[in-house]
Amino acid sequence: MSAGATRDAIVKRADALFYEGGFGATSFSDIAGLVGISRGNFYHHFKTKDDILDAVVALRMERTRRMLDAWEAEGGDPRQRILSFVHMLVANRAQIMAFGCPVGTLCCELAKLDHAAQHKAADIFGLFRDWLAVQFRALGMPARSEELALHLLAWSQGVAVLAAAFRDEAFIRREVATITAWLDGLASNQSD
Amino acid sequence: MSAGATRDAIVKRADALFYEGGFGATSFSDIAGLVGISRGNFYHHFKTKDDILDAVVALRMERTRRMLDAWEAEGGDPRQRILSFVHMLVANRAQIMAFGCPVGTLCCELAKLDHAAQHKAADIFGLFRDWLAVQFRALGMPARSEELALHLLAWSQGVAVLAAAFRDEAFIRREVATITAWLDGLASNQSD
DNA sequence: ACAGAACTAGGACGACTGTCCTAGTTCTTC
DNA sequence: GAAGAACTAGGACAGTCGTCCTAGTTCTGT
Repeated sequence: MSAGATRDAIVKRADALFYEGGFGATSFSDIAGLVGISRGNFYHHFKTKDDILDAVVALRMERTRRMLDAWEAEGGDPRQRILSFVHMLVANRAQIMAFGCPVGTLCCELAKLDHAAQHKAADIFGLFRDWLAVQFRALGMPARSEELALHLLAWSQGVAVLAAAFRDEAFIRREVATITAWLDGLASNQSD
Repeated sequence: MSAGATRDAIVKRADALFYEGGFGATSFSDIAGLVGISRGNFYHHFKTKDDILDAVVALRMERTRRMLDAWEAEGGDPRQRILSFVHMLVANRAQIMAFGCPVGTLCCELAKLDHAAQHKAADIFGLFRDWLAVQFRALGMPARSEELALHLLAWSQGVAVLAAAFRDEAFIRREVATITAWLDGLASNQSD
């Protein structure tokens, strides 16, 4: 029954704690307390704290992949799919205002720690970038699809950072509206 | 002679370490080693680690203020002043790709730590926002000046996050060019 | 020259960290 | 039901953390 159940619980709780408190500030005790297991029990499932981080990054990677697949399967047009991505800012606004973007803040923390997992964390961004590039290509702009994808990714990251700094929900909604307008103006006016 | 010289050295080194390694990951020993003083000596200058953080934030605030004043004193037009702000991304590209934006990453870390100094750190963003708003007003768009200021601030933050995640210098330069074009299109076409 | 403030070095302190060990329990498989 | 794997609790471990104390040095003003 417990085929990795405890392990999954550890990763799940660690995922939340790494997001809400940061990787460095989260201790084994914190995770153990939340999961409800002994602290010394970790070693059977993960040899080091970095192994937990790897598992958390893999979990987020997988979750992201499933989310993108779901958006793809919903069967709207590319514009609608891109808006699904942008709408994350509104849907997760409470968490974003409290803790920032899970991917962006983890990447920045790992960059400062010069941590080996930083590249894997950035790969989650890569997943979004590639998926967005596909959508832009489907929108009829193959030449600049990757640039546009990175641009939109950066835009949403900036919104997340400032939303966290100022705890400003109205700002999020305003920027999402601006992004939507920018997107609609893209097809007709390809100067921006 | 030493009228706060040691204290200033502590703050100066702590500022760099907080930026390059993060607040939580920087210890008294790290700072002491860099300054070249005894670890126990801190208590005479700062009662707690949070006091050092306060001093660092105050230092960054003051440094930002001086920078904005200098841009103001250079005597260009508002467009030129805004470009001075944007050009920071290029001028500091090496550090940004390695550690992100000093203000953005600190705000995000303090948000996760639920730290009392988070508001003070966000005030540095406030300084940029208000200064940028003044420039946009001088550009002839008083109604949306604050929104435009926040928008540009978020834009540059997004560039910093993704530049750090992907270590992509070309991306920085490309986005800076896009921002410049956006800025030049603002006065004539006020739809964006 | 001298009193008092300012400053410093070194280390003690309790708490907590990540890691690892050991002994015991539960489960799976035959 | 027995053998072996999978799992768990509890604590030992060396190290580091932020904080704080004490004793000694250096500086300042008179």
